[in-house]
Amino acid sequence: MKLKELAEKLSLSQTTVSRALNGYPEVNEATRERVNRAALKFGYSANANARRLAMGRVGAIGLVIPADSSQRFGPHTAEFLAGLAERLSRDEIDFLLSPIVDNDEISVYKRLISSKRVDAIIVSGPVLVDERVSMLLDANFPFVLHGRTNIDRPHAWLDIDNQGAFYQAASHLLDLGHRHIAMIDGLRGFTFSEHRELGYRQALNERGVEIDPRFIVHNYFSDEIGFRETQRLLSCTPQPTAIIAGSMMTALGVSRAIRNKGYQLGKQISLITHDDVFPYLNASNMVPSMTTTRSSMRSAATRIAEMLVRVLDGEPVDAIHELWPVELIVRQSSGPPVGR
Amino acid sequence: MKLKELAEKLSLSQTTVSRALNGYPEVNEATRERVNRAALKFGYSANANARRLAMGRVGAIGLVIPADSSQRFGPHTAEFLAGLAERLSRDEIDFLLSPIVDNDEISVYKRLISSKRVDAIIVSGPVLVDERVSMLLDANFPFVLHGRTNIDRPHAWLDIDNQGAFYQAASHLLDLGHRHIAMIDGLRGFTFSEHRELGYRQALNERGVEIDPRFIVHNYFSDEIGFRETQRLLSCTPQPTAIIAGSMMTALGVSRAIRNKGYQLGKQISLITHDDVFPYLNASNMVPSMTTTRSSMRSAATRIAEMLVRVLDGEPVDAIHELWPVELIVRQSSGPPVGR
DNA sequence: TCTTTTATCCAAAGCGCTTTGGATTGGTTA
DNA sequence: TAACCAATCCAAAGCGCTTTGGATAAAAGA
Repeated sequence: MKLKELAEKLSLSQTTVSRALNGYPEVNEATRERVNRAALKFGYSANANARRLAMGRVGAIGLVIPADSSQRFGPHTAEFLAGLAERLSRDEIDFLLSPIVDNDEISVYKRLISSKRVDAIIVSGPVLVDERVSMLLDANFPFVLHGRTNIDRPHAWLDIDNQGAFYQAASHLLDLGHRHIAMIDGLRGFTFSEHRELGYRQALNERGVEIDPRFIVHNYFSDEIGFRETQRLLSCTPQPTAIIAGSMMTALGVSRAIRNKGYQLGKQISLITHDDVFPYLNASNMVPSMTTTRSSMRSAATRIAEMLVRVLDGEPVDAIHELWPVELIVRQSSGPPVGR
Repeated sequence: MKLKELAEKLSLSQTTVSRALNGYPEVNEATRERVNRAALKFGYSANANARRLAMGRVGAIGLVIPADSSQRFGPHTAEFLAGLAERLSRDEIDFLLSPIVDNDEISVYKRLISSKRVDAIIVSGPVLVDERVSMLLDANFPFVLHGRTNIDRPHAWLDIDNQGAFYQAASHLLDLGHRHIAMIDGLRGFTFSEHRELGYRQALNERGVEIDPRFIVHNYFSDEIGFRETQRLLSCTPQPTAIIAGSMMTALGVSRAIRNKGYQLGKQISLITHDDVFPYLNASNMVPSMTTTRSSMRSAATRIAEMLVRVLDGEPVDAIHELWPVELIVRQSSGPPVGR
C-alpha cells in the first residue's frame, strides 16, 4: 500500500493525505479522521526512504562501535545504548550502529555523514584531542559528545566529573589514614581516564603524599585485569593499603585477588570503585558492600538523547553541555588501614 | 556533491557515472578509472536514501531492543551486538536498533517491516510459541532467529543446545554424588529457559532423583538475584549441595552468598555456571576457577550474521539452521559433596 | 563497400514521498 | 452586489539515485 493508492481509495489527492497524516493544519478535521482511519485499516505506513529523500531528514542517529573483539564493546556500551533507547523511542528515532571497518574509525564517521543515513551522531569515548570531534565540527554535522575533549569550538557535550570522582575517592582514603593508594583505571589517552588520574594526583599532592608510578594502572576494564594487577600491586613493597578501581568489572577482580591473599576488604585493604550502575551488579548488595563513586551511565545516555533532540531542533549547541557531579557513597569496603 | 554535478564535471551522463561507480560491465575501464578518481577527489558518495528508494534495498538489518530500564538489555545483548558487528561490517551492513514503544513489541516489528528501513530482522529471545516469528513468516519478511520456537514452518535459526547444557551439568553433579541440586536460570517462558529446565529434569529423572520445586528458580540474570535466591536456597531443609546458574552474573551473586555463609565453593557447595564468554569475566581466572557449560554468545552472533547474509542472498531458509553443542568444562567449583 | 556486432554511452522514466504555488468554495465585509 | 478572505484541497515539481530502452561509433564479417 502506497500513498497514491491510499489517496485513490479515499478520492483525495496525495497532498491532502500526506498532510493529514503528518498533522498539517490545512486539512479539515473530519478529513484527517477519515484518512487516519483508512491508513490504519489498510496498514499504510510511509516508506521511510522516500520520506527521508523528500524531507532531507532521516529519523535516525548514528553511533560508531568497535567491530573487532576488543574489550571496548562491553557492559558500558550496553548500558549506554539502553539509556539512549529509553529516550529516543519517544520520538521514534532509531539508531544506526556502524561498526568500524579496517580499524579506520574516522572514515566510518565520514561515511556515516555523507551517506545521509543519520540526522546526528553520538560520539563517545573521546580522547584528549579528538580527531572525530574536530572533523564533525568542520563538516558542520550535528553531534553530541559523551565526555569531553580539548577543543575550543562550541559543541554539545555531557560528561561526568571524573576528576572529582577520583579526587573524592582518594581524599576519602587519605582521610582514613591511607598513604599508599593505587588506582586501576581505563586505558590511557581517553579523557575520562586522564581526568581521573588528575583527580587522584591532585588529592595526593594536596596532602603531600608521594606518588608511586607503580601504583597507577591503565588498562581495559575487566575482571581479569583487576585480578592480575592487584596481585602485582600486592607484591610491591610497600604494598598499597587501598585501591581505587575504575569500573565494577575491575573491582570484581580486585576483590577476588584481595580475598585470595587472605585479606579482608575494608580492613587490610580498602577498595573504592567507580560504579556506572549496572542493573545486574549492585554495589550495596555486595559483601562487604562497596564504597563507590556513583554515576549512572544509563541516565547519562538518556540525557544525551535529550540533548540530541534539542540539537536537532536547532538549539544553539554552545548552550548545550552539562557536567554531572559524581557522588561518593561510603560503604563497607573502605576503612582505616589496619596493621598486618 | 551529487551525482548530477559529478557527471557534469566529468562530461558524462549520470547513467555512466552511476554504472562506473557500481561496477557494471558496460563502461570502459579507462572511464571507470576516471570516474572513481573524480569521486574520490570530490568526496562523492551516493545519498543512501535515494539509492535505496531507487533500488528497493536498504543495507541495514533490524534489531528490536527493550526500551524500558528492564534487565533484558544487559551484557548478553551487548555481546550479541558486538558479534553481529564483527561480521556485518564486512558487507557494510549497518543495523538499526528499534526500541520497543509502549511495550508493544509486535507493532515495533510491524513498523520496522513496513517502513522499509531494513532488509531483514534478527529475532532473539524467543518464547515457546513466538508471535513475532509467525508474524514475520506471514509477512514473508527475511529474518534469522536466535534460539528456537515451536513453529513448524521453515525459517532460519541458530540455537545452542541449552537442554544438553543443563543435562550435562546436572549429570556431572549427580556423578559426583550430589542429590540435592538447585538451578537458578532465566525467566520462565523463554525457550532457552524451558529447555534448560528440561535438561535438568531429564538428568534427575534418569537417576531417579526426586525434583524439589523449591530448587527451581526462574528470574532475571543478575548478581542480586543470584545472591538472594542462594540465601533462600541455603535456608531450605534439606539444603541443596549444588547449584546450576544460568549466567555468569547470577553466578557472581551465588558465589558471594556461598562464601558469605562460610562455605567453600566446590567443597560444601558446588556451582556450575553457564558461561556466555564475556571478555571481561573469565571463568578460569576465578578463584576457585568455575566449572561451566560454555558457549560464546559473540561467536553465535557472528554466525547468525553470516546466516543472515545467506538469507538475503536468497538461499532457501529451510537449509539454514544450526544447533550448537555446549561444552562442559570441569574446573574447581564443582566437587563431591562434603558433609558439614 | 555495406551490413552486423560489439562496446560505450545517454535521455528519460521511475522509486514514493513532501511541498510549493495555485485553484475552488462558501462565507464576510463594505 | 461586488470585492475580499479564510479554509480546503489539488496538480505538479522536486528529492538523488538506478535502470530501461535506445543511440552512436568503431570493429568485424560478408
